[in-house]
Amino acid sequence: MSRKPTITLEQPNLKDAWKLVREALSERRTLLIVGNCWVDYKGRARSKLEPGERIVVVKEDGSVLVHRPYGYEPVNWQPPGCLFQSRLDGNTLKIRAIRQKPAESINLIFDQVGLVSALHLVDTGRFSLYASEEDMQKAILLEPSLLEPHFRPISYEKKVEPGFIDVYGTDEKGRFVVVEIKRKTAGRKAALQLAKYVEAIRGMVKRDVRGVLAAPRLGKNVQRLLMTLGLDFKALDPKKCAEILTRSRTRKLADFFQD
Amino acid sequence: MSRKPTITLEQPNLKDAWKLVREALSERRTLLIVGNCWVDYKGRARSKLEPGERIVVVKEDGSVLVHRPYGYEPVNWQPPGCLFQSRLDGNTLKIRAIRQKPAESINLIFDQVGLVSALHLVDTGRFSLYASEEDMQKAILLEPSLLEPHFRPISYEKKVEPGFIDVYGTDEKGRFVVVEIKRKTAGRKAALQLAKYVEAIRGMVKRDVRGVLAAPRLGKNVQRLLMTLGLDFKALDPKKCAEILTRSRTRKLADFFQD
DNA sequence: GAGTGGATTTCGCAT
DNA sequence: ATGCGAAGTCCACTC
Repeated sequence: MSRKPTITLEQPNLKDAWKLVREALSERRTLLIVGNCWVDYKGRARSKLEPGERIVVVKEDGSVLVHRPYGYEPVNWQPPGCLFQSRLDGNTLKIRAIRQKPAESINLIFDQVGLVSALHLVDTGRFSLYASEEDMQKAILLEPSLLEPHFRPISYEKKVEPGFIDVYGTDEKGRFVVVEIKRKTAGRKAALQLAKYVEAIRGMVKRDVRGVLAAPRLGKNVQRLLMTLGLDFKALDPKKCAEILTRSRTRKLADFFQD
Repeated sequence: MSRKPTITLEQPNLKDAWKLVREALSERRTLLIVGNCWVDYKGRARSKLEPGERIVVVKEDGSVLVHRPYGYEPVNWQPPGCLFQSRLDGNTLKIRAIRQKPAESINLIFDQVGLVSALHLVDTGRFSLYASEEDMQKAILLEPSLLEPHFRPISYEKKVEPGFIDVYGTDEKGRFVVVEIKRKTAGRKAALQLAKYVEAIRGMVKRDVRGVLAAPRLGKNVQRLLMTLGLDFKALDPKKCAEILTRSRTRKLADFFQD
């Protein structure tokens, strides 16, 4: 499945488990351990986890996760960049993960290991989260007051000279409004782009035309640029947009069973 | 290791993997899958994860974690309480986890499984996090200004009639100060306790005596009670206390290698 | 490097 | 049930 083969031991004795753990840690492999363990943490706070069967993951980047059989969150953990120690101590296998900045450490002590696996995972796949510009666009179309009171959408993805206008509509005074949406921080580029669209529309209509940059936030100098260009800014929460989409969607469970 | 035996398959074909997955899901076992997969998420937001080798954990409580070989956080997940579907679809194994409130779903699609394990973990061990009252006490002793400017500790765990005073000292005007610490929300009980200590000290000294309740926050009616009793409240951040302890501790790496 | 704000935040406590 | 604040939050981005 990978270049380096996966090595898995089922119900190993502690010594064999330790050998594999040690090897995996030194080779920076991803390590999967299922077993009975207890955990102490000292650092910003302190915690103590009494014995029980858990899943422990040590990743190649030096992060650690200790998962109980329930709950979304790890009960104990360590972020990437840890240093590791492992040793056999009497009838226990001890693993220590040390973080330096802030100074923190967790101690894992196993007295039984049900499964240990040293992996070498190849994962270059891209992850993309769509909060997204498209979703934000839909949200505004569904709920125009998101942008401003009495805003009325006329069209979206409207083609003009320099490209496509995200959302196009009118405001409470009947002026045309050109909306440029950014799902993250809006930079100078977005402001200048918007200015072009506004100019393009102004060349086509006689009514007043406003430009609104809708984004979660602005880069620091963008505020001033907007004022210079005579454009408005509307803070748009991607989370709120997503909520509106979710709410607006038909909520039947059946829908989730389609592709 | 547990009542129900662990079943583990290494490099299974998809059909065998699917059988085990299906059985584990129906029996509410904890499921561990390592394999090449891609993931789609739709709900409050949407995300797409392109193919790669990951670790997937499905817990007994219906939570799901998808972990890449790096990073502390799961790349995709689902909180407890999900409903599951699994099926073989051509040359892929599909698992769908559905959350109802908010309506969200993630689709996992495997085309290769390197390891699948159906576990039954027994974990009743208690977890305790010490932010703690003791740590907060130490923090105040190390950094008295935490409580208020010019506060000077005289003693701690001072024995008086009704019990032990957490911290005892003087304020900027030379008045005695009785400090009661709570690591969580301080309730009426804490306020009344503090009042008793203050009364006890007042019976012993001629100087003015103040009482300060130090806690992260107050229960709603406690504020008024404090005013009635003539006591002060000091909002104390457990996190800040922990930081002070961490900072004050000798920071040498070697320290972590002792027990 | 420190500080600030967001998150598919999750979680817990209070109303 | 709903809403508000904390978290060993983590993480990304700004200053």
